[in-house]
Amino acid sequence: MDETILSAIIARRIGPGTRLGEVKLAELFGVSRTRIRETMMRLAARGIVQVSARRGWYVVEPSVEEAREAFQARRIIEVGIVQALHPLSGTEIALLRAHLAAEGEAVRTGDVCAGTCLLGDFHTRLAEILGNRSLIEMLRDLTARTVLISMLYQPNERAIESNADHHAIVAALERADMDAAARLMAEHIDKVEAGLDLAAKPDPLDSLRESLNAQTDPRHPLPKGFAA
Amino acid sequence: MDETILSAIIARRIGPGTRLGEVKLAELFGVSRTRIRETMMRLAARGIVQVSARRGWYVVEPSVEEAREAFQARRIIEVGIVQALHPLSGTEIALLRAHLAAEGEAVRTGDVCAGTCLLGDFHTRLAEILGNRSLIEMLRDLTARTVLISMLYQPNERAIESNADHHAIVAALERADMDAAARLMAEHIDKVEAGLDLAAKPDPLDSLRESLNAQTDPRHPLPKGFAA
DNA sequence: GCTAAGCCTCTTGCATACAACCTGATGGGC
DNA sequence: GCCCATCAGGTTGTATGCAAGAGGCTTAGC
Repeated sequence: MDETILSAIIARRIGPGTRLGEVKLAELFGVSRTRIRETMMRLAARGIVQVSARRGWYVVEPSVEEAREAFQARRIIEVGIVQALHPLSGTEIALLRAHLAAEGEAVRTGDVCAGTCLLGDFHTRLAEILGNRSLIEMLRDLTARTVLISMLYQPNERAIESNADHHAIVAALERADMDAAARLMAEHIDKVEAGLDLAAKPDPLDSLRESLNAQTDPRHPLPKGFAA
Repeated sequence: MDETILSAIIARRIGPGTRLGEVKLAELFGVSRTRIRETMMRLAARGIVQVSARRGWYVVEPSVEEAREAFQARRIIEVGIVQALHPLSGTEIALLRAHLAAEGEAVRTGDVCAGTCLLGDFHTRLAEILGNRSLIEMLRDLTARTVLISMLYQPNERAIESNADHHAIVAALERADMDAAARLMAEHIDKVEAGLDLAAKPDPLDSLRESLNAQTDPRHPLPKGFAA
């Protein structure tokens, strides 16, 4: 169940701020609320959902600050992974190449679900090749958060560019040029982050709030708690 | 409750393999099993405990393989954090110095609980200075796992050495020599990992298993599932 | 027309009850 | 004496029930 929901998020089928009602999910999965709650607890521990007391469970809506932190974390971890990688075997290169092909296919055909899944999975693949389960899990959660961030702040898709970046990274790995691969990875993540509009509003309310704050003057104070 | 249990682990008051009975914990915390289970679910998602079907919850006993992975993850993340750090302000240096003093005090007085807590927290402090909550959480979980690992595989305490290493790292940070700090951090983590006896058995059974496997011959096959 | 108070519904928070199962003990058969 | 089947105790797995609270709607007051 956890993975079903997580996959749905990574595939952009569930967006940030989506309400996940216990009863509805229980019916959907054909189980009782108890098990749904357990799933939600686990997902909450992983930073995927959060609970609003007696209101419901919601997919997290990362703030601009959290978005920056997530990208910083990914940058640190993924560059570290590439640096820690030994020269790849032929099998491993072949696996990555196959993945890149699938990515390219999904991107070309405009299959958004498969596309974001595969683009995200690419990064997990590297952790898998390193064989570090701790890092794999961290990266999977960070990927989910990154997808949510892009749904909030990314004005336009950059799937093609990402796929190209991935190709460049794999090429460097194939040359066993780990330093270049690490540099390309850092640039790739920076590029994705730069492609976001982190000045944008995370939800419609924020722009409203902003406009109202802009015209705030002493004669027309905002209601208490409005900007909180 | 989650934090209470986690703290107890980090302070070495609960060891690897400890059974955490739902009923007992429920009485201890004065709540029903439901809430205990929720806590366990969250801790399980963080890789701190695991459930053995209808037998109970147990604090994880990282295998040698998992131990290596945990240290690799820490190395990658913590070196990355130091590299990402901006030159530290006076306040931040003062904070770290105060922390080092507390560490030294605990180590000298032989206060194991406070000692491991503080030695572990040092690393979290750096993540806090970087201000990245994702990394802070990851590091906290990794620290807990590392403590468990050292309880399984560390023949002798190296608290004094660790404290000295921390001093050296802070000195480098004070000089704003981030590269040196990163190098020292890598060496520090490697040293701690090297101080482990990763050839040792994680539990008494393993040595037994090993001895038995050693003398296995076709005439005296081991019972089915014995080495599984 | 507008505000505000009170109610009503919906949802989670938490506890409890029962079912399923694992483990260790006991007793019968060989 | 040894082994295996059976049973009892204890523990988790899952569902359900009730209470508390948040939000929205209605309605009375101005």
